[in-house]
Order: sequence, then structure tokens, then C-alpha cells
Amino acid sequence: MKVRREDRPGESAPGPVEERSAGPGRPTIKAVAAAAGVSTATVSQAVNGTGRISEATRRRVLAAAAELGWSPSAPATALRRARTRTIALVVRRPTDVLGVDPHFSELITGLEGELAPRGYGLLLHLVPGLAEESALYERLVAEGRIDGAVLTEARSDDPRPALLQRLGLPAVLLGSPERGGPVPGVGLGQQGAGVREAVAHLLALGHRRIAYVAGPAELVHTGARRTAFEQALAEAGLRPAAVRHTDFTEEAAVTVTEELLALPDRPTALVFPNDSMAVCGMGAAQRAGLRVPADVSVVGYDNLPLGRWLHPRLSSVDQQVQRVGAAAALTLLARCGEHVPTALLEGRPRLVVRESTGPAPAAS
Amino acid sequence: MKVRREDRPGESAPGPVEERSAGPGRPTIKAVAAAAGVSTATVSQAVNGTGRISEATRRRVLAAAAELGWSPSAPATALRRARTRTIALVVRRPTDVLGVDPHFSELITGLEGELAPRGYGLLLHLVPGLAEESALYERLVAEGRIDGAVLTEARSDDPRPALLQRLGLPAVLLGSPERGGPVPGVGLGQQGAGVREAVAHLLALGHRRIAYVAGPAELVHTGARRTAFEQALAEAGLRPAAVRHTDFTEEAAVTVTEELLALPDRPTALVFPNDSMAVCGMGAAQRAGLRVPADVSVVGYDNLPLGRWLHPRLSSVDQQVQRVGAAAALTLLARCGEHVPTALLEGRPRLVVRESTGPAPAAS
DNA sequence: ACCCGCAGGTATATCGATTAACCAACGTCG
DNA sequence: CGACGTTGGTTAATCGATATACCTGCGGGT
Repeated sequence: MKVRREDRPGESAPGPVEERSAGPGRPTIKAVAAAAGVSTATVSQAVNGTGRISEATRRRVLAAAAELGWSPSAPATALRRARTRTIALVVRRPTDVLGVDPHFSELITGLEGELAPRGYGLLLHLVPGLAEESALYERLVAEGRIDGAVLTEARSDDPRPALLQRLGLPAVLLGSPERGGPVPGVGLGQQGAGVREAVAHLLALGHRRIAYVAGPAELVHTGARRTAFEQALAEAGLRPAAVRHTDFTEEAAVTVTEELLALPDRPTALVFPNDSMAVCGMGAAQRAGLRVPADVSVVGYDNLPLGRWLHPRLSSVDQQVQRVGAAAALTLLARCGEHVPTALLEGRPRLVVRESTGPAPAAS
Repeated sequence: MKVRREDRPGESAPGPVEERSAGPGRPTIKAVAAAAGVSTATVSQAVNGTGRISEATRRRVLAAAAELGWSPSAPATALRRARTRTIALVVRRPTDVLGVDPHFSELITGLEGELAPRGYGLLLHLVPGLAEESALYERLVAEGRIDGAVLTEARSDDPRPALLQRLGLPAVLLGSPERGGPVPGVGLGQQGAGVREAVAHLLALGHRRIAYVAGPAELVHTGARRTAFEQALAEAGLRPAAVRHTDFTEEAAVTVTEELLALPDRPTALVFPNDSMAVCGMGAAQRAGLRVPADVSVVGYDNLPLGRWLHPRLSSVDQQVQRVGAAAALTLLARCGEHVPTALLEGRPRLVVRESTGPAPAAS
């Protein structure tokens, strides 16, 4: 019974390839038509609810289909209708050493919740950079593999909307304030509100030296949040203790945090652009011998589930990534000609106060 | 120029649906054939390297294809060849409140690395439970949407291999020791080795009361690791301080940890079945006023990137999820008839010692 | 009695690529 | 000189479902 282990390096064994021709094969529309005693056209109409079919035959056909366990072939339907019921999500990930930001897990959860019930599939791809991402869309469209795409991390001068419009592919752009247009943005409004709330919270706690760790300058939300941060401080007659841009990697988070904490006038609070980095920052602070939040307060952004379990629990700005994902899916489905309820994405980013923020230390 | 915001709640606007018929449409094989002055059959053969075509015409055809930006239509090819070049990954996630375990991010990264270069796509689905997962495979196969599937989290009496064999769908099963058979398992050998190493490490540090937090009993690896844990202790003439089963949720991790730490003879070390839970456990311990690792040591499993950034950095058993993912992809591709190098998955799970494990506290 | 309209289906072309079968030149050899 | 193998293609059937155009009764109006 023991299967010989195929150890020959190089090429794969020709042996245990799955036998696709085995069995009676899956039923086709013809089989169903025969079983129901009608033509294939009638079966198609019964299943799709098109054409003029008597209720009796419709039921007969559906019964036969269920009996045989038949579903219309996706490739055949896609070929005929030029619709694949597949949506692409391309995730850019800087290096292949790092995993994917948990942020995307949340997003995918939100997307799937709306796509799956409507028979849509999510085609996931990882690419190293923006150039590869664009090339990938070109290929996916050229091959007719997808009906639409979810673009993430809007950039200030994003080449993708123009590309996808040229390709004629429906798409939505996450993190862009632009609501209309060929590639509508999706996201909670008032981008800066969360940051402003975080700053207000820190000010109320007595913090005066607050530093901001920003994401890559080319991202749209980076600018919005940074501006909100600076404005909120300005309104209180203060200036940022420091603002540092990073490339969104964990390494950068640690480096920048160490740098900020080594400043002559050490900030008493750090605001991060996402929870992953906030976690790294919190770790770096603790490793430097500082207590969070007694010595330094930390605020994240995204409100990932993870933050609830750390010690201390992470205060973070909730931007409801899951809900945004669901809204993105609905918007995109609508643009694909699907009949779906409109997604009203109300609300704004809100600070969730937990344990990583506390009163500013007494003296400087 | 401003697009009127569609606010009508309920049904989607019929208005701004993407215009698919716009433009000249994507080129087909006919266009390429015409451009190269040959028949469509020749184009097909040139692209696929089949048939007998002179080198000159082949180049002419490829040039024409490149010129027009043509790629063969995936649906058409799928219909004709009964191959979609698409692999399914179905992730079970207990509740929709929680996100997806970062473990899967790693896995996806590994899969994608092998799939993408070969023109394969990854179709991702999230389902609430095992029943839905099975139903989903049935549907995906009935619709002819996929060529294969990656099954995760092997169970001790897993219904999926039989199902997929009946459906005739190539598949691999992650976390199963069964190497051959219709649905081969993929994973590092010597499942227990990592746990044994962890126990040895803790024993060397002087720990004598070590507790084990196990995953759900129905998972294959749960039993393997638990046995390894108990054996390793037995060899040292010890017995587990406690063994608790959980459902793999963060809540359970916290609850169980609190429970264990409240034991009359408090364990000095905790071993967790994955990093997510270890993080929760570590947080719970710290929140209970204990220092890690001074008062209690913590070991995780998976060695997720996250663990490197926490304070203290998490000691964890590395099972190279990414590499396993890559191997799974290769094994599956081979079963799909693809010509790929065989995946030799050598090595075994190894403990990575960081900061969350330390000498046992002096006295009990 | 005849024509019309309509309900309820059916026949067939089509989507874009693949592939088995076939065919036209062109030496080549007995 | 004619049968024949080769080379380098082409023709046409096919994958499974959809949609347009087309039938075929049948009841009703005149």
C-alpha cells in the first residue's frame, strides 16, 4: 500500500497525475435537457429566468438540474457572456520576507462577505511592486479572467485608475476621497477625523510633545492624516514633536521609534499609521526600558483584532476595514452591472481608547 | 464634470454601469491570425508550441500577438481544455468577528510564489464551517471553476479527501502526515520534533511545571503535538502541569491562560499551539501582573513575523509555513499535470529561541 | 372560415480557442 | 517517372451555455 516516494530531483514524476477522464464526467446542460425532456435552450432560460417558460416546465427543469447536481459551467458562461464573476485583489507587499499586513485579512473578510453570496469569486495575487501590479491587470484583462478589481492604497498620483479605465475594467480605489469618476474611491469620509480625535485624546491626557510616524509619502492617506495631525496640534497652539516618514515596514517602525525616543526632548506620545507598526513601536519602547503608557503613550490605526490582546491593549483608530471592504465589493458589483443595494458608508474613523494611552508623565 | 452622487437607498443606480462594449474590444486569435497572415490554428500552435510550425512563422505570430497585446482568452481555453489554471484555497474562520489568522497570510505568500509564475491564479474563499467548505468545493467543481484545491488544517477524520476524490479534483492536505494517496499530505515531517525541542529547551532552563495549551482535538496536529509534549516530559520523568484544549480563538487563549496561571501550583512555562494564541497568552500573563519570562515562560508555534517585534520577542517553533505553502503549490501543480520540479520538503520544525523563555523562577 | 396574437418552446449561430484530420508542395528514391 | 514520406501549414469539429430568430398550436375576434 505504501506509495513509493518520488525523490528524483528536477522534473516531476509523470506517474500519479490525477485521472481527469475517469468517471462519467460532470453533467452538462444537455444531460439536464434530456432528463427534463426539453431543449437546452429551455434549460438555460429556466435557470436564468429569461425567456418565456411555463412555471411547470421551469420546476421540472430545476428539479432535473438538482437531481443531476448540475451547475452551468463557469468557463462556458464566461465565454458566452464575457463575464467571469471573478474580482481581483492585488496585494502589494514590499519584500517577500515579510508576510501580508493583517489589514488585508480584514479587508478580504469584508469583500468576501458580499462577493460569495452572489456567486462571485475573489482572485488574489501578491506582487512586489507597482509596475508588476499594472502588468498583472493588463494580463488578467487580456485573458478575460476578471470582471473587476479592487485597488488598495491609493497614491497621490496613482497610475492605476487611468490604466483600468483604458482597459475598460470596472474598479474601485480604496483610500481615495474621490467619490465619483471612472474609478470611484471607497472609504470612510473625513479621513483626518480619527487622527484629530487621537490628538485631542492625547492633549486631554496632558501630552504636549507628540510625535507622528507617517507612512510612505506617496500614499494619499499619509498626507491627509499628517495634515490632520498638524492642524489638530496647531489648533492647540502646539507643533509636532517630530514627524517621520517610513516605508510601512516593521523594521522602519522599530528604527523610527528608537530614534524618536532618543530625542533630547523625548516625545511623551507616539502616533502610528497602522497597528502593525504601533505594535513594533510599542515593543521598541518597552525594550528601551520605557513603560507604556506611563512613560510614553502609543496610538495605532486600523483597530486590528490583535490590538485587543496585547499588553497593554492598543488604543487605535478604528476605520472599519471590514465594512469598507463590504462597501467596496458592493460598489464594484454595481459597476459590474450587478443589481445590489447601494453601499452607504456612513460614519467616520473613530478612536478606540484602550490601555496604551495614559496621562502624560509628570515632568519632562 | 461632477458626477451626481447617487444617494437613493435600496437598489443600485442603473446609471454609471461600466460600458463594456466601448472601444474596439480586446483582440482575439483571429485578429492575430490576420495580422500574421496565417490561420488561427497556426497561431494556437505557435503560442502553445504544439504542432509543426517553422521557426520563421512562429516568430511572426508571436510578434503579431505582442504587437496587438493579445493573450489567449482564459474562459475559451478553459472551456476547450477543461483546465482553468486556478487553484482554490478555502479558509475556515470560526466567527466573522475575528479576522483571518496571520498564519494564512504566510501560507498564501508561499503558494503565490509558485502559482503566479506559472500563470495560475489563487481563488480565495472564506467559509464559516466545515459543511460550507464541502458545499463550496462541490459548487466550484460543478461550475468547473478550479483545477485543484489546497486543504488546510487536516482533521483526524477528515471528510474532505474522500469528497475531493469523488469529485475528481486534485488536492493536497496541509498538516497531514499521510504522504501518498489520492490527496497527499504536505508539511514538515516529524510533527512533534518542534514541541520536543521546546520542552527540552524549557527543561534545560530549569522548568518543571510546564503546561500545554492544545488546539481543537479534531485537528491532526493537535494530537501529534500533544503526544510529543507528554512524551518529552515523560522522558524526563515529569508529567504535564496541565493540558487544556481550546478552539483556537483568541478569547480561549486568554481564558485558558488565566485559568492556568490561577492554578495552585502555577506552571512556570506555557506552550501554545500557535503564535496568535501565544501573543494573547503572553498578554494575559502580563496583565495578571506576571513578568515574561521572569515569572512565566511562553512558547508559540508558527514563528510568525509578528513575534519578532513584541516585547519580549516571542520564542516560537518555526514550521516554515511559507516553504510548506510553496511545496503544497508544487505538489498540487504536479497533480494537475503541470511539469514542475518536485518539492523536497526537508527539515523539521525548529524552535527559535527569543526572549519569552527564560530560566525558571527560583522557588515555587 | 380566416387571420391575428400570443403562450411556450425549439433550432441554430455564436463566444474564442484547441486539435484531429486533412492537404499541398517538394524533394527522393526505386 | 510515379509512389511516397516530410514539411508546414489549413479546415472544420468541438468544448458548454446563451440568445436571437423562428416555429406551432390555439383561442378569439370579425
